[in-house]
Parts: sequence; C-alpha cells; structure tokens
Amino acid sequence: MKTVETTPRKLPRQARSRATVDALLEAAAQVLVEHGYEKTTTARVAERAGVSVGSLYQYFPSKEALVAALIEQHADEMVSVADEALSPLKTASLEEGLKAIIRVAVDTHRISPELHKVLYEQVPRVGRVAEVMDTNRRITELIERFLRAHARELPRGMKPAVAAVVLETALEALSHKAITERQDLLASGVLERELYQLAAGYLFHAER
Amino acid sequence: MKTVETTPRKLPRQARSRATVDALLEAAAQVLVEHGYEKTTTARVAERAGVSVGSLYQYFPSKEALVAALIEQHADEMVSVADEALSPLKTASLEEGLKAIIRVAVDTHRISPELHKVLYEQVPRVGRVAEVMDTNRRITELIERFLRAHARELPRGMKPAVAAVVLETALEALSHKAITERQDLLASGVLERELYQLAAGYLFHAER
DNA sequence: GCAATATGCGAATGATTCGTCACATTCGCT
DNA sequence: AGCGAATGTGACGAATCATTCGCATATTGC
Repeated sequence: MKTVETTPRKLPRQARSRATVDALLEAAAQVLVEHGYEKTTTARVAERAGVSVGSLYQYFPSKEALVAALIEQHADEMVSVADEALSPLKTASLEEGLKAIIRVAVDTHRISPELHKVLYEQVPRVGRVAEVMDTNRRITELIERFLRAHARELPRGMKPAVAAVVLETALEALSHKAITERQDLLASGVLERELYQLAAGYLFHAER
Repeated sequence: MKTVETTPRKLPRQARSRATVDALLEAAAQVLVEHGYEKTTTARVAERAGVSVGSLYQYFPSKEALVAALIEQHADEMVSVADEALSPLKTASLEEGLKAIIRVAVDTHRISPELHKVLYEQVPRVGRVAEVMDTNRRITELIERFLRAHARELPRGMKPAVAAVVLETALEALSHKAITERQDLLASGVLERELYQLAAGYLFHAER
C-alpha cells in the first residue's frame, strides 16, 4: 500500500514565504470551488496564487497535501465554533442546550458553504476521512456529555451514547442539505424550527 | 461547454454482446469497490470483464458513461424497492406507514452496501451523474404523497413538502451511517427503533 | 558588504490514462 | 457452405498532469 505524503515539506520561516503559503491555500480554495477537485491542477492553483508550481511543491509535497491542509483548516474552524458554543452548556437547561446544539449545527455549516461543499464531497478521495470523521466524533461527544448531564430528564431506556449519534447525524445531514441545496429553508429560520421539532420530539416525547 | 456523452453508443442485439455489457457492468462494480473511482481505469475494467478496451468503448462512450450506467442500475433498484413498499400505503394508517417508510430507508441501503458507499461517496457529482443520483428526490416525493394522504392527522402548520425532506434526509443519513460505520446498530434492530422514535416524535408530538 | 541561507522559478520529465482505428473473429441467416 | 452484419481485439496516438531539478533572486546574519 503506497501512502501519499501529506505533511508539509518545509515550514515557512520568513514572512515572504508565509504569504506564499497563504496565497496558495486561498487560491486552492478558490480553484476548488470554481472547478471542482478533478479540474483543480497544481499549475492552476499556483497561477492563481501568483506563484510558480515549484514554490507550491516547496511547501506541499503533493496535490493531496494541499487539499488536506485546506481540510484541516476548515475542520479546525468548525470544531472551535462548536467548542465555544457548547462548552458552557453544563449549566444550561435541557431545552436551552438543545437549542444551542441546533444553532451550532447550522452555524458550523455557514462558515464557507461553497468550500465546505467541495471539501465534503472530495474528502473520501483525499483519504483524509479520518480528520473529518473526527470532527463529527468530537461534536458527538460534546452532545453526549450534555445529554448525560441531563440523564434523569431523558426518557427511560434512552442511551446517551446512541442518542448523541442520532442527533448529531440527523442535524448535520439536514444542515448540510439546507446549505448545499435548499437555501430556501435557511432564510426564514424554517430550518432551525424543523430541527428543533425533530430533536425535541425525539428527546422529550419518545415512548420507550 | 463541452458535455461528456453518457448514453450508450450502441445497443446490444445479440446475446453475446448483452453478456459483454453485463460483464462490463459487473466488472466495473467490482473494480470500483476495490480501487475507488480515481483508480478505476477503463483498461482495468475491461480486463476484469475478460474483454478488450475497444469493446468497452463499443457500448460506453466514456468512463463516465460506464459509471453512470451503474448508478442508474443501482438507483433504479433502490427506487423500485421503495416503490413496491410504499405504493400500497395510501390505505395504511399513519403509524404503519411510518414503520414501512423506515423499513424502506434501511432496506434500500442493504442492497449492495459497498457499491452504494463507493457510488455515493467517491463518484464525483458532476454532469449527468448528478441527475441520475436523484433517487433521494424521488423517494422524498413518495413520502410527501403519503404524508398528504394523512394531512389531517399531522400537526397544524406542518407542511408535507418540508416534512418529507426532513424525514427523508434524516432517515437516509442515519441508515447510511449505520451501514457504513456503525453496523453494531444494525444487528439488534436498534436502528429501526431509534428511527421510529425520531420520526414519530417529529410527526406526532410536535408543538407548533 | 558579503557569505550563507531561504525562497522562487518554470521548462523538462515521466507516468498515466482516455479513447481510436484497422483488422480479426463470430453470429445469424439463407 | 457462404455472406454481410455484429462484435471483439489491442497496439498506439494524443493529451493531461503531478512532480522534479538546476539555476536565479531575495533575505538574513554577521
């Protein structure tokens, strides 16, 4: 099994090169959004960044590494948004916490919708599934911890570990769909309302 | 805009050529599952099918066309499974219908899990390929029709069109996740129970 | 100011893959 | 058997791309 190197070849030391790296990442994001993964060539990215191909390979050992870096950046952003909003949640009521969770699900998808879409669709092919799944796993854990804190308010027999997966998966899928192909649901807050009905019905009114 | 041709170049007339086409499709599925989309080359598929590349191009004008045909096959299978299970549903009660819908969501994912995963995750969503993959939309319509038939039993203010999207998306996402990374939820019928709690809570106990 | 180092360049390379075509084989039919 | 149509073959052309490498230019440390 031949593994593709995805770690930076060399770290930028001077301000000049840091600018180059930033330009490359920004250019990669743009080209990716405009042309999709297949038609994103290293040459095109370099050109857009106003830099030569050689310079690209100075900092990214492969095309995949470039995309991987982008994915990592984006994933970190999502997790930090989630972290900030969900960590002070131990004190919140079940209902308020749930609303916060829903807000987070939607907000994390608002970060860079088009880029998010491309990255999400291309991730499996870049082999960095791990990072993204990790994002989901970490968010699922935050939800699970919150549910555990309210264990006695949950329906009998509901397992926080399972419920967290159900909630995270459903909320993420619906947010993703709304952002990528049903923006109409986004405008008027319809999405949030529906998500709340879905999650609340599941958590509060289940017959077990 | 250069569009890629995806319709068969020629229709098989003799039994021999029908066998060739079948072998090609079967081989394509295998190679796709084994190597992923990028590393699926027409040469490799032809070889696996015990056929020459030329023959492949006799019936499929491009690599995309080959994959498109596979997708169409698979999508049709899924829709027909759904159709069969959901069409006699006008007579069913809301509750029974819902259970049927859930069974369908899970069953359609059991058809060819690995192939499904590859087609869904790795095949670039471009050109005609995207259109063919609108299985989801078709299933959403079936659900919507069912909901409309029970309109008076639904919470006030719930719009069948929106509710159908919510249900389809959530059920599909959870089934997909269970099949691809949480098979443990599949064995004991846990998945179906959770899906029912989720959907029933949404449909029956919503406060609007 | 001057070496040492970091950064940047881009034509050339090499590997891969799609898709074609001229020719060979098999089939259906009389 | 024999003929035209259908089907199959695989070497080969052409194009695309990721990646490299020798050399040029800029920056830093002294």
